[in-house]
Amino acid sequence: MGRRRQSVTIRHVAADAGVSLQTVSRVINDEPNVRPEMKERVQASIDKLGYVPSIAAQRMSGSRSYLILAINDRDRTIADWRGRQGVDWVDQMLLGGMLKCAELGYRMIFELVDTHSDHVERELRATIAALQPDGVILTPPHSDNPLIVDLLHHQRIPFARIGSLGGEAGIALVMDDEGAARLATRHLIDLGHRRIGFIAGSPEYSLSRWRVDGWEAEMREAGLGTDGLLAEGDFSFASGEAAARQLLGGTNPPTAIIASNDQMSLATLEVAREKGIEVPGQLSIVSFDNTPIVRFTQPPLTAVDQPVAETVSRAVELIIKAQRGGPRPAEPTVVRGSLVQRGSSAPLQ
Amino acid sequence: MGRRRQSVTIRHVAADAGVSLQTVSRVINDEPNVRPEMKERVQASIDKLGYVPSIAAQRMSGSRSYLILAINDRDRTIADWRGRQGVDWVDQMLLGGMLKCAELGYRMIFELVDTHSDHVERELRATIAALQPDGVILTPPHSDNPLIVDLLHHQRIPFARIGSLGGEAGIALVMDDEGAARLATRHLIDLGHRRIGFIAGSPEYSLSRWRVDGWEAEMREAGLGTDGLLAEGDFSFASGEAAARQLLGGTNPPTAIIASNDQMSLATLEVAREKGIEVPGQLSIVSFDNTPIVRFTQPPLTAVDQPVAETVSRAVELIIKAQRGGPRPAEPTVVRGSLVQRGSSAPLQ
DNA sequence: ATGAAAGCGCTAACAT
DNA sequence: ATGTTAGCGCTTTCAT
Repeated sequence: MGRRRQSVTIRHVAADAGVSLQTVSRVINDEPNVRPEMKERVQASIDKLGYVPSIAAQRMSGSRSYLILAINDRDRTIADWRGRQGVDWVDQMLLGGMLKCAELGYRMIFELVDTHSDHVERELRATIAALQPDGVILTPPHSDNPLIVDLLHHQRIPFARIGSLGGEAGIALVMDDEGAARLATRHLIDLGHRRIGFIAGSPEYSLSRWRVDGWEAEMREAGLGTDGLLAEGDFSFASGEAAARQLLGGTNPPTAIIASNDQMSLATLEVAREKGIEVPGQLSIVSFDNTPIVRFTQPPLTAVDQPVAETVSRAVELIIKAQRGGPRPAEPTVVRGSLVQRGSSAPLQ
Repeated sequence: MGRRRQSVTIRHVAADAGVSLQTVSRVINDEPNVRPEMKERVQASIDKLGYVPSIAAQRMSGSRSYLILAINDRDRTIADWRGRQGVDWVDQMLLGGMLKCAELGYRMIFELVDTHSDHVERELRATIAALQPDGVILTPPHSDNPLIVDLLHHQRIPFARIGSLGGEAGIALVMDDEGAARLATRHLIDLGHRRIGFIAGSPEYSLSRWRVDGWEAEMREAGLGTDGLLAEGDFSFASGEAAARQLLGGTNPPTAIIASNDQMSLATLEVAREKGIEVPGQLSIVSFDNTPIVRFTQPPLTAVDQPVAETVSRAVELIIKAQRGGPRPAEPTVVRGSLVQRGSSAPLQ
């Protein structure tokens, strides 16, 4: 394949408008010290010639790349894609991130990085060196990976940590997992439930703990006990199955169960069916995530919706603000989720 | 934010290894004319210093960018994301594309482009100018958009046209829609059905026609008529509803219906429920796409699986081959889908 | 307010 | 087989 050069460069525009390269550059970047009439003339040439600056060249000369890098855990993401269970986390990320980026003149690039590998650092360093992004968005469990956080911090690249509260580095954003868990718990209490079980997610994710905290707090405040009502899963269907069996197998089983994601809720539903326990007649189920499938189960699942798109959108805004010299927000940004009521939760009979 | 320069450049490596820049460049790009011992020495320095070439700089000097751009229709994609119906086309694209790219040392960038806009050309031209991708992957309906195809052709950028057969430009790949439709039709004929209805997709997509063709051909070969058995939809739930009502409202309704995507199959299922028609007892339904939700409907839907991941993966391979000077395949690449049998299709009673 | 010159990190073309 | 030179398109200095 032959050399493929930029067809219209800043040079063509400068010549066409009869000004220097600098002036064109100033117009492109909306910098001061250009007379309005000059600016107009240059803009006219740009439009006429259909000129678009080359990101590569801009980056080369040390300016912005207008690229925001979003990274997800490789194994987990690929497993979700292969599993085809309708997990649309990536889609919602892209929805929120790409649209906001486009709005602000940026571009979002989505990448997979292996959290567990010994060479996370090298892998990420290579991606950054290659792409030179202006900012990075971290999702769980990357958000809490000290190797990644330190690397970004030292390279002085603005970055967002979604689902993380900790530390002095990076911009923290959370989806109010504790509040959402309280919401779900309160919903069940309001329906008359007293023994409300909880299936926790993988301890590798901070948000797993927060969800448990919310449930415990709401139960405590309602004067309800939680002994024997907590089971630990890891977000997988299999782990949800085991947890549900544990909770429903006791002598005094819960009348409602909150599971920390949809897969584990599905598993709970399945275990209930197996045991001949009617949902929601004898057991209410509330799920987390609200992925597409929860509308198609029998009954459809009441679920806490995770505002992934909005959170990523906010992350983009904050990163770009930070990159432009704005101050790092002192407090984590909290984006609240909502409870979507469907057929799987009902009054205690 | 301060100037962020590459920390380790080719210059550092050259100095460390005591060779010229060129030699390092040759090693990076695996070019000939480097003695093995030299190569080893340079590689050692690269590893030691953790050097990674800057894509921006590589691109600037006219070489590859190692970027493959995949574009989807903006409106449709955003509608799918917002609708949260579990359409995982994008996920499957990323699965196939990103993994293959990574395997070959490339990176896939996913973008949205508005097919219907008057300025598709400008929009795409801008993206290409900014990113300088080594290749582009087009999906329907972009694959048949002459503005886009001509632009890419003239810019001499290798590109794949997924879901398109036409023209002398670009690398065509299809998922054998006709064959898949025949498969579905044959399946129903084998179950004893004689009156098999078909709900077509939007005529804007070539594949809609091919699916109809496959159904018609298989029906004809079995000596079965198709009069009054074809209804046109546009892939939306609403259009599927209308089409199903049309097909099931006649005096001699079909005993089986093939719908051109999952949304329209869902609609058909709904219309059947409304009318008190049992599925699969009185009506068999076969769907297209096999997105996650079809496993959760009652009954689960028999569906033709679209091998999106594999097709995109092949597209990446072919583009990279073309970019390296390989010949353009004369024939369209055909990736075959398969029929996944579930509860919505049963023998005619 | 505008322009000229220097250089970003890399590779193609041309030496040797 | 290796090195030298001249850019790629743009943005920074630093003039004017």
